[in-house]
Amino acid sequence: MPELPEVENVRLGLTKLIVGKTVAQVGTDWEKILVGGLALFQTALAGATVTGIDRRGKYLLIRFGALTIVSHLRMEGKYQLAPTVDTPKPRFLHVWFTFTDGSQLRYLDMRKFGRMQLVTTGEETKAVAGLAKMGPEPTAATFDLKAFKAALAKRKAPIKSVILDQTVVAGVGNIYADETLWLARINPEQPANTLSARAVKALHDAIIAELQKAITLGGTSVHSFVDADGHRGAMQDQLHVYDREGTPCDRCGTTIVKIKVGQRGTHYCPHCQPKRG
DNA sequence: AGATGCCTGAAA
DNA sequence: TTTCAGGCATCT
Repeated sequence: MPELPEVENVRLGLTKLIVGKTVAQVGTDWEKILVGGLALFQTALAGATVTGIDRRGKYLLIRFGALTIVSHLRMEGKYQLAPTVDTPKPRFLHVWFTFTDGSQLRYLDMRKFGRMQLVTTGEETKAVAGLAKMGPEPTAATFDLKAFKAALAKRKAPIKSVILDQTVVAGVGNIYADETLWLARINPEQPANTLSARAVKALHDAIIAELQKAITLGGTSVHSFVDADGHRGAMQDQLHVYDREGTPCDRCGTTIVKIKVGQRGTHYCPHCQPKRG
């Protein structure tokens, strides 16, 4: 699914498209996506107006005043706005919000992994465990180097697995994990608690810079990601290792290899990212 | 800490 | 036919 930069671009698109619209009807053909069931959403949201869209980590927070939909796209979730309810239905359409102006917000999800949970605004962390435990946003203002260093010191798991842990830092997924480790010249299998202070700082700085760059470029579209406006990102042209096994490293020419780390496909340069004692 | 389930489609 | 896929919750 989308990682933080992609979710942020979805947020920006949705903000332009649906803020100010009022819900008339909610529908679904796969009720499991709506935590608590369709009736809850229908009852609570009929007549509610979208007041804004926020984001925390990879979660979207769709605001309806005192109510919020906490939406996670997981691997394949997408939003799009149809001008009318009669606009031809796309494949994988599973949830729809019809607005009083006749337009319709549609949620598509090929794998049906995504979830939406209705919560009282301000009580998101009480209701959603993933939000309660969420680590800092990866910005210079919020992602503290000392705290990151302390978190890594406690973990002997491979560094890649640790930066994928959303309680350590919010928003890093498989693509940006591989990319930031390449940028910081760290082997993905190196135990987190064995990184030098210099390596931790390089990784910290790379996470901040890379996610910001990806947001600016509209995100990465390697599988099917498009934002709520249907736009692809441009970040996929800036990737150095992800999905590039068998091609030469941009820094040294060594062939990029792909391995498994913590059950996830992992790409790195054996020369630039050697295992260190 | 590490594996498994959730789902479906594309590619090997 | 099997494997793999941008993620997370929920088990061992």
